Amino acid sequence: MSKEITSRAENYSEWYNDLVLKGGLADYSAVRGCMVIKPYGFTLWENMRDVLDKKFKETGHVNAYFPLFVPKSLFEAEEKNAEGFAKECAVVTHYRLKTNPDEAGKLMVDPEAKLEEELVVRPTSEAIIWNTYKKWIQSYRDLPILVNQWANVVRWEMRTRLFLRTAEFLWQEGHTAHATKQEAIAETVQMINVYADFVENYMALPVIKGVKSESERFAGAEDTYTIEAMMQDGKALQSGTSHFLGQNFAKAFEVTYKNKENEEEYVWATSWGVSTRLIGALIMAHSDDDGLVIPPRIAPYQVVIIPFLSKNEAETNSMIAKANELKADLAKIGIRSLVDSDETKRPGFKFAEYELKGIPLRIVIGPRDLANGVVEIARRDTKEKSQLSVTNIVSDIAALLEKIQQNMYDKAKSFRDDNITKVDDFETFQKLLDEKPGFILAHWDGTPETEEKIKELTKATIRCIPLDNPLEDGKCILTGNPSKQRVLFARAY
RNA sequence: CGGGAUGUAGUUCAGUCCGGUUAGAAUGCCUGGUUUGGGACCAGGAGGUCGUUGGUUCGAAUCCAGCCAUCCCGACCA
Repeated sequence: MSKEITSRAENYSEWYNDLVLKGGLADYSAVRGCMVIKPYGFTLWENMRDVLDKKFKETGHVNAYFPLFVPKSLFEAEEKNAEGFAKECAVVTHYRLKTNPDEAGKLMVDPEAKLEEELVVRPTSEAIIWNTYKKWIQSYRDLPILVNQWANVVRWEMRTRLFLRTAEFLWQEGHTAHATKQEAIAETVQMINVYADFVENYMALPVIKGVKSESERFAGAEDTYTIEAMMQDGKALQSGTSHFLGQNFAKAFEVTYKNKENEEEYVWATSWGVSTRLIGALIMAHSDDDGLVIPPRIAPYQVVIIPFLSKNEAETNSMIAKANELKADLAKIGIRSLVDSDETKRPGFKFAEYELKGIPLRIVIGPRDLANGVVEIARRDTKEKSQLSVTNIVSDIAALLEKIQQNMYDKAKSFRDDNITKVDDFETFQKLLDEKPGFILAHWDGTPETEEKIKELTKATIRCIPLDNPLEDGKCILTGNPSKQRVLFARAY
C-alpha cells in the first residue's frame, strides 16, 4: 500500500487533497496559493477546454487575447467592479531589480524603477477589454462583438485550496457587446445553457441553473446567471457564471455606437466564465475512497490496457502486441487508451494505480482468457469485473464507455435529488443543514437583510433563484413575510 | 488576516519536551536474483546544508525570534 488515501468519512478535505496530489493532477508549488498543474491534470483541462471551445465557436464566438496587466486608472473606471475586486488584487509597482549592495548575490527592487502608474494583475478582464472595445465600436454594424479568451487570472485569496480556490487559475472569459438589451440578455442565457450542457453531458454532473440574488451578484453586473452543482458532502459549488452587465461598462468606458437612425447609444454587455475550479467539482462529485473517478468523455485516458507478462518471452511479446493492436483499433474510432507493459510492476499494483487515477475502463489481456477468446474488463465507476469477447471488442468498449458516462450522471443526479429538501420552518432548516447537508428549497422575502441574517445564523447562502422555478405563495422562512417562490439555499465552497 | 497545528531522505513519519559521538525507520529509488490473474520476496547499494534567515550557546534538528510554505477552524470568497 504505497499510496493510501484518507477516506471521505474520516476527513473529507484530506480525501480531496489526497486525490489531487496522489492522483497526479496537481502539486503544490513554491508560490503561496499557486499550484502546479501536472500533465495528467492538464490533459484533463485540455479535454474540457477543447469541448467548450468548440461550443463557443459553434455559437459564433471567436478567441482573442488581452494583456495580463491592467493600468490602475482603467481598472477603477467601473466602480462596483473595481470595489468588488480591490481586496484581492496583486499589483505591479516596479519594473526592475538590481543587485543588493549590502548582500552579495541578492537582488532588491530598484527604487529608481517605480512605475508612474501601478499595474493591476487582472482578476478579470472587463476593464482592459472594454477599454479596447471603445476603439472597435462606432456603428451598429460593428455589433455584436463575440469574443472569448483563454487566460490566467490572479485573485489574492486568503485561503486557497487546490483547484477550488487558487491565487492564480486558468479560465476562459467571454466578453460580448450588443446593440440591444434583449440581445445581450439572450446571449447571457445562451451561455449559461452552454455551460449547463457541458457540465451535465461531459462532466456527468447535474446542475441547477438560476439567477443570483443581489448580494451574490458579480461586481458590476445587472444579473448573474449561475449553475450550481452538489458535491458528495452536500455542499454547493458554483460551477459557471454568465453575467448580464447592462450598460455599466459601456458607460464607464464610454462605449457608444450610432444606430440606424444616427442616434448615439450605449452598448449592452455580457461576460461569462468557467475555470479550472470545474476540475475540483469533478473530483468532489464523482470520486470514491479508492481514488478519482473521471467521466469517459473528458478522461485523459478512457481505457487502460494491461497485458499480462510472464517469464515466457514469446507469450509476453504476444500479449504486448495484442495490447498495442487493441490500442490502435480504439484510436481509429477516437478512443484514448494507454498500454502499460511495464515489466517491473505486478498487475495488482497497476490495478490499484489506475483506479487511483480514475481511468474509466481497465482491460486485462492475458493468455488464459485469450485462449477462450475473451479479455477481462473492469469498470471504475461500479468496480464490476466481467469478460468481454474479442469479437466486437472495439464497438463494445465504445458502448460501455457511454454506459459509464450515463451511469455516472444518473448516480450524481439521484444523489443530488435525494438531498434537495423543501423546508417551511427555520428550525428544520437549521437542523437539516447540520444533520443532512444538501440543498434546501425555501421561501425568502427577497431582501438582502434577510439573506444576510440567514447566512450569519446558518452559514447557508442563497445559491440561486432557479430558472424553472414554479411560482408558489408562501412565507419567508426567517421573517414570515410573504414570498412568491422558493429559492435554493446551501452551504457552499 | 485571527486561532490551532505542522515542516527532518522522493514520500510518510520517529527523534525536539530534557541541546552533546557518525540523524533513524518504513516505503520509494538503483543493482542482482527469484516472482508475476489484486498493491511480491531475498540480498546489496545510493540518497538528508533537519523549510529558511538570524540569535542564544563551548556545542543547535532540539532553545528563541523573523520569514516562507502546508493543513484544520474562523473571517474573506465576483
